[in-house]
Amino acid sequence: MTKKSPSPEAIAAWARLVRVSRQLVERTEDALKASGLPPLAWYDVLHELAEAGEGGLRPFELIDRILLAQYSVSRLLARLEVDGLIEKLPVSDDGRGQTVRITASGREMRRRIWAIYGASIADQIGDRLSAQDLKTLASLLGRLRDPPASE
Amino acid sequence: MTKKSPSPEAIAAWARLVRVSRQLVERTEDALKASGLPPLAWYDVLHELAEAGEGGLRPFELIDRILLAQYSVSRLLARLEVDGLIEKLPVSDDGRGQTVRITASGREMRRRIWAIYGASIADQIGDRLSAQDLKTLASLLGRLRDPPASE
DNA sequence: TTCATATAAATGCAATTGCATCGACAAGGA
DNA sequence: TCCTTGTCGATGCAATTGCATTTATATGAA
Repeated sequence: MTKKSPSPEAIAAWARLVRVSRQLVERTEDALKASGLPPLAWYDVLHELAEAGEGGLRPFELIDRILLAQYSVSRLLARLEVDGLIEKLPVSDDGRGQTVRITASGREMRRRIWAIYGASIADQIGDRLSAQDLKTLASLLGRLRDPPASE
Repeated sequence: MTKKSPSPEAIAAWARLVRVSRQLVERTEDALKASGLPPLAWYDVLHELAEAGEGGLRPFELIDRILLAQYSVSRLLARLEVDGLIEKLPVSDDGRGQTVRITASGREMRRRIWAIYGASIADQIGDRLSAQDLKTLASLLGRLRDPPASE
């Protein structure tokens, strides 16, 4: 096991990355709260389910797409169901599981959240960097994805 | 009140930013947990206090430096004190407040956390981008800081 | 079949967080 | 001095989270 020391540039980039992303998310959450809307996590689920279409998704598929623990997804879906934003259907070929589908209210809620969320992205990112810089940023970040499980 | 729509580039950059930073932090937290060490938030406090030197810091100064709510800092400090990593001193010219100072154990703990934290930064950031790219990344992120409180 | 193991999803319980408020002191005007 | 308002930090309580485990079903080997 080798202990490594990060370069000053790496430390600086890390600090900025963590701090900035926290601020961006926090501001967005605040904006949603101020509008009486649910948190971003709800949007993520509604978004994935909307993308998935009529077939819906199994909870475990949702877990891979949004980065949440199994129990978090389980509870999140329970709340979304109580609010009528999704529906759970038994799945024929696997008695353990279920399929989750977005409802009409769910689509409507997704739209309402996006009005705020999208504006927040535009304010905080879109208006501050050129399209070219945004591409550069996304590309650099892309190289940090999916670190191969270290040792 | 104007509702804006973000460009596709902005959406892509946002998604990457949020997702990547979450993954990086999560992996680091996991590494700390695996080593039986406390969470990153503890490091942040110990780091600030170490920087501050013998004079220590008032809790409200800490609040500005690390991005945490007042009650979070209050409780975090209480835990750090129980573990003997910091000490709270009454402050002479303000009977309401206190000064928080890092202890020797606190410095030791900071060192131990950094062994893991630093390695995680090197693994996840330092080894993946050149010094030049790291500077570019930090610079782009820098332009996203401190959004002027929107309307 | 039968049994051992694996996977899907939910949940009991303890720990943590967020919200609102409180208690204590400070600051400044009347 | 007295009173109002503001700031510092802590905390009661409800909601949420994390961990470990449970329940239910599937899968595959013997």
